[in-house]
Amino acid sequence: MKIGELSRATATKVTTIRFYEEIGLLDRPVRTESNRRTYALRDVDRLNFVRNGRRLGFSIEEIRSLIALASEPGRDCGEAMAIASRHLAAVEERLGQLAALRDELAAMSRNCDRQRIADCRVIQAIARPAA
Amino acid sequence: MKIGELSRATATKVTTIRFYEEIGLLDRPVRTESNRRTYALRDVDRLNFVRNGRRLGFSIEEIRSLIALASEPGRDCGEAMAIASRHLAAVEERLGQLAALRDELAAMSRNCDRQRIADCRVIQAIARPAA
DNA sequence: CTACAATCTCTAGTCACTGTAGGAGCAAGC
DNA sequence: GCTTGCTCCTACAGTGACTAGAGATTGTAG
Repeated sequence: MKIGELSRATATKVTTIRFYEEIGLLDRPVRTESNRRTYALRDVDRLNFVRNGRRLGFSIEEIRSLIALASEPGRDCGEAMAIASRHLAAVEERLGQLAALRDELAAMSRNCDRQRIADCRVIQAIARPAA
Repeated sequence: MKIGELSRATATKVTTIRFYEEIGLLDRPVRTESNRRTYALRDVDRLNFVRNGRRLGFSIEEIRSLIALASEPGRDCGEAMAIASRHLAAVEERLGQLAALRDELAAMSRNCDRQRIADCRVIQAIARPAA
């Protein structure tokens, strides 16, 4: 399997695959005589793991840790749970912030029905020292 | 007013102020004989505008546009409204994505009560090809 | 006079990629 | 055999919005 096929199989750009290899998220693959990378099924699995982790918002470092944990099947999974829980808490906090932001932006837009910049509620809302 | 005072007055780090000047969000200030930046009240207002815009999630480029618009009081404020509306839509989309993410993460954590990595629902959920 | 704080410039680092330049390899059609 | 066009290679620069550090100078309090 060449890099282009792996790219299609995992919906991941070729440059991103090379990047993941560079930072050690993917193993360095076997090369052909002409220096092309060749991949096997386990590389597809690994890359899907990485992509899924990223899609779920885990950082590269968190994914690195999760990969290390996943490679020790006998171990207690408390550490994996801890990573997931911390991330969930962060996502929930971000959700709260974003909801507050949305309300503020919505109020700004709602209040503005003026024609001129001088009276524009949007501009005025941003110009206020703090909120 | 020196840069440290402006920093305290707007809760903005000194390095960030210099950065905003560098990219043209703040005017280049008058310098003292010994090359120190000196600021006036209008610089405080401008920086508060920038910080408030950033707090509301507008990009630097959007803030640049809003500043340009704000400087033409006679103009129609439709363009400012358009920037705010687009941003509100983006925030709402992000909110939706983040809520879906939270649900997925919460389900992962909820399902995992196993002891060993080999049975860990969190790891398994990330290892699934797609969601 | 001596510390120490504040300021200056310049450069590099962060995160997770993305894009570009400039070249080499390889299969298919003519 | 030759050309066309695709894939692949390496290496490096760019993104956004800062943040942090080195190393020098200036201002101020005791």
